[in-house]
Amino acid sequence: MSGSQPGLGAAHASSRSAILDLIRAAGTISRVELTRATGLTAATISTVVRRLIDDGLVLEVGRAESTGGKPRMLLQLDPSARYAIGVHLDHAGITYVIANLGGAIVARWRRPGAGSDDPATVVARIAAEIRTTITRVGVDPARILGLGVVSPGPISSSTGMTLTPPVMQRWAEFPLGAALEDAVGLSVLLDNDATAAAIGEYWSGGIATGSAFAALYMGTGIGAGIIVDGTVYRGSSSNAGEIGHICVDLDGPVCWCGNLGCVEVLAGPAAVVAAARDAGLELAGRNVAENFGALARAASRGEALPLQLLERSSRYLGVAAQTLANVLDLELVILTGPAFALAGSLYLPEIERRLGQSFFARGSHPVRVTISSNAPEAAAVGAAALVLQSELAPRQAGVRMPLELPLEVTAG
Amino acid sequence: MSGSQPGLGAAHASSRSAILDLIRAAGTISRVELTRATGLTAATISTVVRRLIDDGLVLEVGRAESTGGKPRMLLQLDPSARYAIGVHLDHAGITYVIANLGGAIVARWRRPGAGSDDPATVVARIAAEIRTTITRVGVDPARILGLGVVSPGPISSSTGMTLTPPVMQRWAEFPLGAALEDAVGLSVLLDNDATAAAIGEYWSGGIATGSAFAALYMGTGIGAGIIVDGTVYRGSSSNAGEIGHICVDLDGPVCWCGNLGCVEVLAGPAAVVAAARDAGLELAGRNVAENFGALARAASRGEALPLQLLERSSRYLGVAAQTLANVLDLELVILTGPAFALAGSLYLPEIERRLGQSFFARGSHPVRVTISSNAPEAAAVGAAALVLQSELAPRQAGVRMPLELPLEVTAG
DNA sequence: TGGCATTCTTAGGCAAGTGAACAAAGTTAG
DNA sequence: CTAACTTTGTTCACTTGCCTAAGAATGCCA
Repeated sequence: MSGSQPGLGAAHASSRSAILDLIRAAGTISRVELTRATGLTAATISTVVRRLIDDGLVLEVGRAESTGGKPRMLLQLDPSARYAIGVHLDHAGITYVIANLGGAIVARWRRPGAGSDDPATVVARIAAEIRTTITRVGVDPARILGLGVVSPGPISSSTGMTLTPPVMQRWAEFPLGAALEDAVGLSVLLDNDATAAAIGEYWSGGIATGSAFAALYMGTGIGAGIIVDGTVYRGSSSNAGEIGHICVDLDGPVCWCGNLGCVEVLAGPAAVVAAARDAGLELAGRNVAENFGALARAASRGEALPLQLLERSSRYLGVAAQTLANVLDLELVILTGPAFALAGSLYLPEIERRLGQSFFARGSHPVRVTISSNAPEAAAVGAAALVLQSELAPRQAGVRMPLELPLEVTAG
Repeated sequence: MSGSQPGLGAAHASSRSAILDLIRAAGTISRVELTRATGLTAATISTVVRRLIDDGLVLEVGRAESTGGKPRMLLQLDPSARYAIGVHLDHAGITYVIANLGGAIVARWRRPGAGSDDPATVVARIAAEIRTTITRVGVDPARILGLGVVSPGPISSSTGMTLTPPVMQRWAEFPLGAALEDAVGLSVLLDNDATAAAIGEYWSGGIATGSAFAALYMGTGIGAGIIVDGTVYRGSSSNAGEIGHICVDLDGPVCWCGNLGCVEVLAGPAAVVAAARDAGLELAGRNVAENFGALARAASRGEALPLQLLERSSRYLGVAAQTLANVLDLELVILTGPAFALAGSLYLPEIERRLGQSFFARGSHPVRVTISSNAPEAAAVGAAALVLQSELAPRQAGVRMPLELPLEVTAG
């Protein structure tokens, strides 16, 4: 980590992070409201907010209506206080995004993918790309927090490198993070597409701090990013949410993972395209994504076979979403990623229907479903949000958190 | 993963809890080891441990071998320092347990179940039962931390009452916790059977603080208690892990929950027993549990039909376990509850096989499977552990925890 | 017996958070 | 317009959790 990074003051105090996160989620919020939301005293909020303002991260923007006393002073993140760069690295294309503190996209562009080039060459290309765009867009380099890089999961937490997905064999064991850090001169964070997309939604979607939701990401593979109470759920090896390989049909076809009837092999874009070909459909696209897009458009026009194929796919994805919601007790599922960008509206009704039938939709709370507002670039936006998040809400390793309380009955 | 950073604010009094938890998990451990495990300094450990010893919770028990310097002083929880009472309330029977700080069972007994009696009557019966046994066993009442009560899930977190499972309709909306608190004079914690069983395993099984595991509980229903990094995963409405109603066959039979092909309706004890009856088997038991037990014994003897039925059931449970492990990225699954107490060894191989094929068992870590050492009373033991946990590792509400860091690359 | 390594303790200090009093800025009632 | 009240936000002295630094205790080995 180069010491030239601005950081956000000395990256200490988790209350600072918690307060920033609440301001982010609320849009605008007053100090009293922060007092109630955090459980801290007004005195603490006062001093912490003072520092945030001094650091230029937070702005005071007008007053609220009086409720019978002194009106509240409204606080807001200063969107242009810091920036983060996100890169979505995929076989087919590399998507770049510069996002500001508000999670808004300041710049966005796309270049040819990693393809079969040498990783080192690709890294050099990325570095050049980023440097020239920073100057072109005119973002103060001192305000750039870092670089987030996302690729199809899973990732290896031990080495800090992305694992080798089938289509990107050359990247196996390549020290992507370190190489980029050297080449770009920014600190680099790596993660998988689905997790990043979830964080991206958390940032740009204004999702409440306390909620439990998942971003159901369909691109090359199918995965889910899970965020609960403002915390990414990663599991024991940072591979949680890999739902592409949950079984939805014990007697289904063999998946490349070795099991039978995985969601991915039954319902993923590649499976849909293959089924269309098997049914005799002519598909002229150069890759799965293009053909899947063509099928989605055909289905939207009402063509019978494509419609039927996508309905079949959506039934399986509905099951996957429902399983996810049941296991994790979610309140929101967001459909995102390139495949849902192309065909989200075709999937939505069936997924909605199944989640409406979910176990909890009855006794307890409903499970909402939405399509991401920026599904096509969700991964890249998420990559940038990754950086914002790590700077704004750094979790300290150190002391382990204890078990949370079970339901407590306070009687008498 | 970066090491432990200094200056963590929000940890607070939780370092005491963290240390207690590490001592629990380790059995015996020295101060230096605590220093390394927590990331705190030796000085801090020293003073915190001093207070724990003064409070009578921890004992110094002998020295370790010298490694070339002063030998380590070994620390241990004082098992008889505190006690907790656990009650498993079910239609068929009420199981009581008194557990000590070590998670060991000090007393255990069983009485007729809630049946169709008036809830108030049952509460009075429970209170009397507990009072007389406390005096009979001779446990110092002042050392009893509280009462944990567990019943088949799901539970309602808003009211603090157990929801009404199909067989216990009379308990709907009954303020169980408050009533028991009044009647017994102890603070009461409520939770569902699966979650409690997981906490019970965490306590009596000596599970490491950092691990991610689930207790797969099969009793009346099928559920899972999830513990990650020492924290119960509860989801948005405390109903996480309700895997009885994930779909494993889109074209399966209708479940009472309204969906098709749920694990419970395909593979639960009631389903196995019903299938046996449909196949013409004579079953003389008075309830599902007895009949399921008879089938399990018959299968163990090698009888073809029972064996086949249980193998079928175990295939579905294998899928459920694998789904759970995939979604949550688990490293351990523990089979527990009355049904696995009866037939665990018949289920184990198939579940093990499927988890061995799991997506991560290949690239990454394996998923272990074990049968609980006290599967029959897992829920009652868990109920007691619930209390131990809440006292030893109380999570402070107040400040929300921020997002955890994604993979961080530390280069040059 | 005196180094030396390792474990644990004591002493002083910093910083986050608290409680209590107070200042600021509005509304409401006369 | 003034006085009383409400709500919001700040200042300040104090507690506490943890750190650094130094030292004490307790074993091994020459």
